[in-house]
Amino acid sequence: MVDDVVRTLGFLCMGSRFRRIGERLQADTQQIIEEYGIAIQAAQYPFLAALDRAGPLTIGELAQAVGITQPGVTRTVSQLLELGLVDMQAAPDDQRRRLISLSRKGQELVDYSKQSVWPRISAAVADLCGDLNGPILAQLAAIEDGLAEAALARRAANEETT
Amino acid sequence: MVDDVVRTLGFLCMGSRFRRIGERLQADTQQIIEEYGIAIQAAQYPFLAALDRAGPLTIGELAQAVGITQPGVTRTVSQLLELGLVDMQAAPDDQRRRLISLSRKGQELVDYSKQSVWPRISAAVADLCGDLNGPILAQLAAIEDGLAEAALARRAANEETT
DNA sequence: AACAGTTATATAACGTGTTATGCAATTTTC
DNA sequence: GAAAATTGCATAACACGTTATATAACTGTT
Repeated sequence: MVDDVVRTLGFLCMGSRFRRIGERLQADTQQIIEEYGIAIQAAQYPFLAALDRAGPLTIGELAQAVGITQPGVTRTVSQLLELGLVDMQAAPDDQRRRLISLSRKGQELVDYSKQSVWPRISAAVADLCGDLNGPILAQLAAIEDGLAEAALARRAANEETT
Repeated sequence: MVDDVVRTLGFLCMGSRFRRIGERLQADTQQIIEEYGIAIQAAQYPFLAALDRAGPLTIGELAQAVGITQPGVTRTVSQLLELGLVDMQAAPDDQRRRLISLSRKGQELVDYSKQSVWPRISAAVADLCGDLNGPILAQLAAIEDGLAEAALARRAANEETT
């Protein structure tokens, strides 16, 4: 039995490690979603949630809200358009901007999800993570803030410069 | 300024969140690798490290070692073959198995990396994560173990069954 | 020894993120 | 007010993981 090298290497493979945990979580979440008979991808939910919380948003604002890059948003939004869950129209004052809003169908899905799937998912993930000793959410936030503040390449340069 | 919905939603979007942190870490790691003039992808390093630690491994053993699925391993191995960093040969006793080993060039790269890039990356990631309050590595391990033990869909069923 | 079942790898198609780049709409500059 | 710069979105190509399925090699049963 070969042991888990990524785990053994500790900080060296954190990228791969976070990524694979994320992928497993998304896959598992997808399974729960399907139990409810909802035809949607796990990755699309944050978009609907963002629109529900913040009202109509442009592509760029959505990118900020869900924390991915603009091309990723453009693609997912076009999928949601295809599914009829959102509407898109050019902003009246600036023809470049596209305002994305929940369609009636999208709003219904969100309302239903809020009281069924979402609590279920949250509870399952909390069961997985929350019962741990530490405040994992706070740590993730700290890591995200840290990354935003100074890229890795600019870290541990302390040893060299100071 | 729109706020970060994924963060606001807490446990609901953990999958997306882990994934995006992983992607950023990998991208940043890639940058460090390139500073050293090494022509390799961040995701390929765990493979080389595994082969260095555990000697020649089959595709299946590599999959266990780096914690991804077999098709992913097959692809990355074929890239490493292309780069001349590993060698592949059928196992003498079982023609189905492919034994992957570090080539001379691959071993040289590993030896060089061990004393240059890898410590640098570890230090940078430790600087990012390690100075936090909690033992993040232990938490990740706990999450991974938890996922392996019971899929999300089987969690929080406590409320329903007990 | 042949057939059926199992195992190891390969291949194909897809999901979800990324950069890089193009184009149209707006804003700035002279 | 026209040229240049900037901004916002779209598109293309890629990275790296997944599942589903095919194929070849081995094992076990009769």
